[in-house]
Amino acid sequence: MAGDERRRQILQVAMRLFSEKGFSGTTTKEIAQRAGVSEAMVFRHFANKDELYSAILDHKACDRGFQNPFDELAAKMDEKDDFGVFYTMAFNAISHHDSDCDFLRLMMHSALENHDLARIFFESFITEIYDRLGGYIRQRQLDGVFREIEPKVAVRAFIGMFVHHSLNNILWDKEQKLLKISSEDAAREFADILLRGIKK
Amino acid sequence: MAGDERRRQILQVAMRLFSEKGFSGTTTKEIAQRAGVSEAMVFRHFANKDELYSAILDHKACDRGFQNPFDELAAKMDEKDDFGVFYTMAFNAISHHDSDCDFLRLMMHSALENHDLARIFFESFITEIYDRLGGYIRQRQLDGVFREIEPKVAVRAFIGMFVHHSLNNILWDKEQKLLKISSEDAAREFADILLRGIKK
DNA sequence: GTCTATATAGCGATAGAC
DNA sequence: GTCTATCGCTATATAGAC
Repeated sequence: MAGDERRRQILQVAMRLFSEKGFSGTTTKEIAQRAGVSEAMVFRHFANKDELYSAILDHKACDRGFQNPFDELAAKMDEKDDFGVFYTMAFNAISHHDSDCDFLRLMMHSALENHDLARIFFESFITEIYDRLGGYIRQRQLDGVFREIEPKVAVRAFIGMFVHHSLNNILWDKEQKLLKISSEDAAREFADILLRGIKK
Repeated sequence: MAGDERRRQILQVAMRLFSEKGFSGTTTKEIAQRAGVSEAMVFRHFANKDELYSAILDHKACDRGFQNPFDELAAKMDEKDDFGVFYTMAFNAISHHDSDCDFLRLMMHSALENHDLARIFFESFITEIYDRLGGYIRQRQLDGVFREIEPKVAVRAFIGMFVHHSLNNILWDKEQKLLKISSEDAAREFADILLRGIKK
């Protein structure tokens, strides 16, 4: 197998394992086994375990789905389509977590482990969301459409709804025994609750 | 030091370390060092590392603050004090997470690690919350006060608000640079948003 | 109840042949 | 590019003295 291809393959396998068991819970031996190569091969492609982990977080953090959402959001904001703004936000997040099941687990693990890359990712990405969503809410307050409330509090409440929903589906309620609902319906209901909650 | 006291002390130290670094990220050597004893002492009080971890989760899951909240909640429900019900729920949770900072980290770690005790805890505790809160919402719908909406969806949205708020404070925003707000204010705002969101 | 010393196994990482 | 063999270290856990 070509070097580049093998590298991607190891990255893929490691990603799955790290997301399942965290950094210290995953061994280089197991990564090698699942990739069907020897441990030596892992260390040929990545200087050490840390570098492999960082490469994964880096890849995940910079990957698809972290520019698009803002473009789509910006369009809805320009139209002052309140429901569209919040529905799009929630639906994109829930879909993303749903289609890339490793992502959230990986981020939670690295957040708990205080890993630098995850912290940086959260700080920049989350800050941007708060700014954009909070700014929009402030604007709509000036328009006289939303009631007086600290925008950041509303943003936190809203993000909480769909992040917690995804965490539920991934961690405790994989079979959705507690609550079975499509991503579309969930996003619609959450957007609906928030909008009624902050409208005048 | 007496056996019982030492046991509690080791448990305490281990709790802190496991909450910081998870199960596989914590070594028995470090636990012993922080407790100021030899590793042999740790294994005199706990057969192995697993048993120590289980003892902690068991202790946390069965501890204080998991009967009271329901009593207080039931009282508010009897009075049909809508705001009181949701405010109490949110405030108790946020205060608990705030005063026992290890708790949420420990639960997240063990949830990610698929630890049995944590899963059982979540299943029983979370199910009870959904039943009680969901039942109350259903009742108030019959009273004609709340609009038509699947109660479980509203519960998920609401729990999401304050759990995500606590996670933020513990994981990414310890200094509360993004959003600084008291537990009382947060609980009030969240309850307010939800109530406006589901009232007729 | 507490320690030192040690057994045993597995970890991350490297050397060197092919 | 891939392997086998192995190193040095650290992990969990135990034995036995005091």
